[in-house]
Amino acid sequence: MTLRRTRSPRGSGEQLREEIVAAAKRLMAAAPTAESVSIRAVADAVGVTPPSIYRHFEDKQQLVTAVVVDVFADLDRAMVAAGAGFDTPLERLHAFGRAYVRFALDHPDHYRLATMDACPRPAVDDMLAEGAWVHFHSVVAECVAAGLFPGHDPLAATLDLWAAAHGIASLMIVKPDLPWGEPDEAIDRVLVAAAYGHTVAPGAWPPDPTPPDAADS
Amino acid sequence: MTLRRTRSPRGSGEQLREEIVAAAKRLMAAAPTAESVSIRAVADAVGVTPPSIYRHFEDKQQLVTAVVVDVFADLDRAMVAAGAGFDTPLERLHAFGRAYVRFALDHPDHYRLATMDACPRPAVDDMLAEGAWVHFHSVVAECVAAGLFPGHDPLAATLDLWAAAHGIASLMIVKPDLPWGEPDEAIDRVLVAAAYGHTVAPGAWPPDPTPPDAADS
DNA sequence: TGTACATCAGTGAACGCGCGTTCACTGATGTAC
DNA sequence: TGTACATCAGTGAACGCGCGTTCACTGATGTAC
Repeated sequence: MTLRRTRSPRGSGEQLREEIVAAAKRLMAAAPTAESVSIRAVADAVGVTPPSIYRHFEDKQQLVTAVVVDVFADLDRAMVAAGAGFDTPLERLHAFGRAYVRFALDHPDHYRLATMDACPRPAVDDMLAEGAWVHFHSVVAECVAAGLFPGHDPLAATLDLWAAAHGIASLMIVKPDLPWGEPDEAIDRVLVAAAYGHTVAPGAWPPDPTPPDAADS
Repeated sequence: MTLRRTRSPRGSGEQLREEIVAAAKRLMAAAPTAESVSIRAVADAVGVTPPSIYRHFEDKQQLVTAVVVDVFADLDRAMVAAGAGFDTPLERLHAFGRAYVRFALDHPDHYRLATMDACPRPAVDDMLAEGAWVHFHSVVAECVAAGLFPGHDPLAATLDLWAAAHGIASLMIVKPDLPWGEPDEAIDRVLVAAAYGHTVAPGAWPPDPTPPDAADS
């Protein structure tokens, strides 16, 4: 496996950088943790010696961050592709949600890296400017604009629905032996419940169990 | 800090075991990962040399597992305490959910260890027999029995609602810089939406956007 | 009550390992003249 | 067209470190006689 690659010509240092990120991403798809993928292993997979990595990344953290950015881009592509062709915002929202969880289950170690590991991560501001967040937020905003989630703020609703998708995705990854039954059914139950749960205004449910005229103070 | 403890008398080897678990738990409350807490650090915190740990635990995994079991017991105690005094199952469910997320936010590293780390974990069967799961499941079952979640299976609904609580808890821990606003409000929004979302039978929502008499096949 | 002894909780020193990172270097590549 | 040279992508060897774990041991404790 220690194939020596041919040296890049003068201007094209960027090429090795991309190969390094790709190799790291590949290795992290089969690793329990970002930490457990070593610089040496990445170098070996690319066919290069460890110090070469440092020509392209200041340290290991930067490499990991580059991989995380790449993973979020994959996730965004999967979501956008799944949402294409649906006419109503609610259908697109569900398609996004399913694609999100599906991506997580199909690439559990990438998903874990990007959303669960205590690892170097892109800044939140960068994240909020990323495709995945932007697309998810805008479809939720469409639902709000269409009057589907009365009384809800688009930003807050986006966080809520993301939390629901993340909850089912991460729990299924971390505890795969729980009695999930058919995964797609469990996913749909959670996503539909989260969306339907937003069709009632915050605070309007549950009804106060104490009837107003039964005040005993 | 390397205080030497006095040696335990003959029969009481168990005492050191408990001290080791307590020290490991304490150290892991301030560590990004179970891995990052070393046997040496635990031994030092207890005031003992590293090999002593191996008299009580076969290896590091067993020690970590013991800590996780302890953390789940803490979580259960917090939930049960929060649920006491509420009369209706729905109120108890909400109290449990809030206590669950509160515990996670109050002890983020313990919560991460128990539910997010790729670390040695108690078997699922043990988990399903644990207090936290049993209590959560039984209050959901009460809600189902009371007709609050029509068409829902108690086991499936428990998983769904757990996923919702886990989603908001873990996302707030991992991405604390997101625009959460008031944490308690975000928590309540997600938990209420998840519960309200279960007041509709699975499959009954959203209504089919194609009217039944418009079939064009 | 006094002594010899078995027990076993805890020690001290070391093992082999893989890690991230640094450093001075090499040698193919492209350019200047 | 030919040669000298600067550039810089990638190398080879080593650094210091902290880790989990093992091993033969020590010496206080409790018991048997």
